[in-house]
Amino acid sequence: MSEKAATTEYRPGEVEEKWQRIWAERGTNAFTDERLREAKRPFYNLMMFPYPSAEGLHVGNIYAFTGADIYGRYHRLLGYDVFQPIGFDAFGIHSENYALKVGTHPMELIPRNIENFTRQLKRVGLMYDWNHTVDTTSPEYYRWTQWIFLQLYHAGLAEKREAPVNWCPGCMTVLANEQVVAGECERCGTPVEQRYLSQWFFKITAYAKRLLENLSWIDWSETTKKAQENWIGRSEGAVLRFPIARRRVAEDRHEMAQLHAEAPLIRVFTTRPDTVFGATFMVLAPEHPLVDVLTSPEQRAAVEAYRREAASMDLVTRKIEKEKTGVFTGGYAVNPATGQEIPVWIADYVLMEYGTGAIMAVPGHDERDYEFARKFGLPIVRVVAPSVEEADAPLTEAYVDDGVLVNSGQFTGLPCAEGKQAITTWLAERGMGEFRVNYRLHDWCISRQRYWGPPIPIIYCDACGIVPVPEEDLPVVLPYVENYKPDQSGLSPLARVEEWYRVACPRCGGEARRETDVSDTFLDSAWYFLRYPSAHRDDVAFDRELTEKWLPVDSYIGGEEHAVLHLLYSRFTTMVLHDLGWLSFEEPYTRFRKHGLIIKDGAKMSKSRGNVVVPDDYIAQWGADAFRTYLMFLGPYQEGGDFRDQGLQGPAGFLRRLWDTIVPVEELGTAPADGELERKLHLTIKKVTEDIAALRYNTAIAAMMEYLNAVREGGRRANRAEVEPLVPLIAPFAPHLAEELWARFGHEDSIFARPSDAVLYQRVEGGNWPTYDPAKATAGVVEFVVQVNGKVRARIPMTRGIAEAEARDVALADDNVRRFVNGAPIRKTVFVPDRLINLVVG
RNA sequence: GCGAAAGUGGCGGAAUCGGUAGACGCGCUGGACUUAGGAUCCAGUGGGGCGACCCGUGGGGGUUCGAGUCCCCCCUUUCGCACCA
Repeated sequence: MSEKAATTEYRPGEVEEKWQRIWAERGTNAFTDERLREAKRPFYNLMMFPYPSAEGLHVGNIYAFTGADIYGRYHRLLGYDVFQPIGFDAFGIHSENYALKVGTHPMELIPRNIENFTRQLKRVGLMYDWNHTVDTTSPEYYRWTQWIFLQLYHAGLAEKREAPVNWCPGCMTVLANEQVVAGECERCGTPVEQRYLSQWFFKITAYAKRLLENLSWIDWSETTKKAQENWIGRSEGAVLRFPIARRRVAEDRHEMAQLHAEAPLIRVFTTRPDTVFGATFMVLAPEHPLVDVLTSPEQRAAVEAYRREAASMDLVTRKIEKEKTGVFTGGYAVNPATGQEIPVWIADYVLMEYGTGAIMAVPGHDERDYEFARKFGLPIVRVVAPSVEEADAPLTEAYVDDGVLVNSGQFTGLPCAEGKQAITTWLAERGMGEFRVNYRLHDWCISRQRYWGPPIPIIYCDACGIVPVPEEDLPVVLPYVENYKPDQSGLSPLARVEEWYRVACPRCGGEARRETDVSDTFLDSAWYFLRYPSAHRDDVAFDRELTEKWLPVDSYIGGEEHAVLHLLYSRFTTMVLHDLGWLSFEEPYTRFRKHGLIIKDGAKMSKSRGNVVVPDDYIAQWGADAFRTYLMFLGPYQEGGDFRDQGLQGPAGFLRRLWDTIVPVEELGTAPADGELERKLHLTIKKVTEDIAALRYNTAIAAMMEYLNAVREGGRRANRAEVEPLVPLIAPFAPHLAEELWARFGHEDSIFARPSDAVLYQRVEGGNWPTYDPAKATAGVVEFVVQVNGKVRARIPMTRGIAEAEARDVALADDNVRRFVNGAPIRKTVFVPDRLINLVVG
């Protein structure tokens, strides 16, 4: 392997080029399928696969990948068989819009982008198994994405129904909520409308409870778990029934109940059933199906106008509208607790998609209802007070705090919490309600009226209705369509390709049409980690045996921006596949850690600011090793950091000094490490080991710098035994440099391979990672801090393990200590072994 | 509004079972080597003071022998969710 004459000068570009070539030639990081099957200590190191944009790899991608790569390489050095795949998440509106903008078909654009990404990723020196990549846009992949759709369909978890969407008349497309800014399309500024379209949904809400409960035991970043918890949004309360009133006066309450026995009911969800006595009106979402039943002839025109207005408004603006609006339907309902008739209104602050789409309004104890009641002059009644004595204290705002029930019949005097139980039980006995847990989570709409995605494998037959594409007919190949621009129709561009969508019904052979919507990109990424080990299989989505061996994923690292959608959808998909018998586990990722975000010079990176870091330039100038090490050094990995051009010099200089210290290896001293330096070496190994395991890369690097500074202090020459262990320690960060130094030490194999020859340090079983000796990491002499009344007055070296009495004598012998004690009696001594002694005097 | 996290030198950031605040790096200062160097090497670097020392972790209280760390109140910033009944 000795290339030309070994130079003594560190040239990162040459070293990196050399080792990247060797890794590729030897297949250092790649698995054959056979080796995947035989691996003894499997470790699946996953990172979120990128969307291959035309701009190329962003520094944020590199930051994310490097941090994950270090974790993988570290495990490799510990002797694990580390499977570290990568792929490309290339379907989706993002790609499609860009393709439209530049006028190149995505089927041409995407392969180019992938090629460019691959080149860049290799240049960074990431330890990928290029033998097991996936590309979500290849038919070999999305064939199985469609297969997964069919599994959900057959399980009754995929369903077609109408739902409102944001529609931009300018772009002629459906927009995600995030793409609507202040009621306008973020791209063209056209006011966005609401449309109703028939769409496919996955019933993720059926899994809400499990998705929430499993959060208690999976090992994930706390913030990510919290985000999912909030997103799922569990709330406990009751569903109550309010009968619709007929407009006539009842003789008494019993007759009233009788009268309404068969009348339709308005169901409401509430977390405050204890306040039902204070429900003085009701509000339905404008789209609520009972609005027609309730509306009186006099109010019909106003109601219709309001409903039209609400429908024309986009979904986002409607939700941020602060001023309350609404109209009276003219109809009444009966409060099941008081028996009183209360008016029913419609207002857009009640959302059809949450709860039952209707609420009981308790203006005394809900801020929104209070505001509404004030605006429209509706009655406000107090049913909760700090104490019974304050039952009739006037309300100048909604009283939302806890308290005791007042003006609530037989429940008056009960604390709120007890009132909830008692009132719900009471209403339940009368058939007017029940306890209910409600979730904020909505079903997952997977339909996209666009071109660039996997066609949903469904066929519509006039005779048979909805017919799933038989599995043996997969994939339903996305046809090459010259004009894939969306249009006014609200249909996918595929709906214009008649020769594609006209098919024979698989069931009856009659005329039928394909579903022309494609599926959401999040479906592509909901299962990709299952595909990697089985990437070469064309007969199954994932091989059962390989999946059992390698999954669930041991370590998953990715951005917090996917905390809810991607991570929740992939958990859901895994759970469903588990329930259908395809997988033995129900949670896909054993451990998930989010990484932080990189900013530049204290500000977010953006094209408009012109402060985007183009990684290629930096790598060309400093080398991938220095770039990687700097990225990991500039802040805590899980929090991110501030990229500053000048900062690169620190880690770059460190790597060069490491090289200069070791090369040429023939000139290294042969004395064993000893004394203070040996102690420091063992401490450094300990710290780096612990820090990498906890993703504290910045402090791991600092510890190595500190150690190298100690080795070189005052221009000192190093001994081999002092620096050889540093090579595996730096290897996860600067793998090329480490390989080169390792080779120059005379080792034949890659440093990441199983150990095959001797080293001058103790290492872990099966790998080249050094171990430390706790005994050697401890010094015989420690610097004691001596305080008088809590203030540091001296620092005195003392023998490790020194007893309190002895330490006190040593302390009192110190001039400065004596000066502050000043002959006063010692009232108390605080003694922290091997660290500190505090003399309290006076 | 709700939820989460965080406020430490000129800068990025270390140190939280309460126990030497400012590791490591950038920048800066001085020196060495150099024709030169924004290269490299060595040393120094929180503020104040000649000094012994004093003051310092967003602000104000508190607990303690001792608080960046724990408790209470307030301010600021970032991120996520946002009329969720």
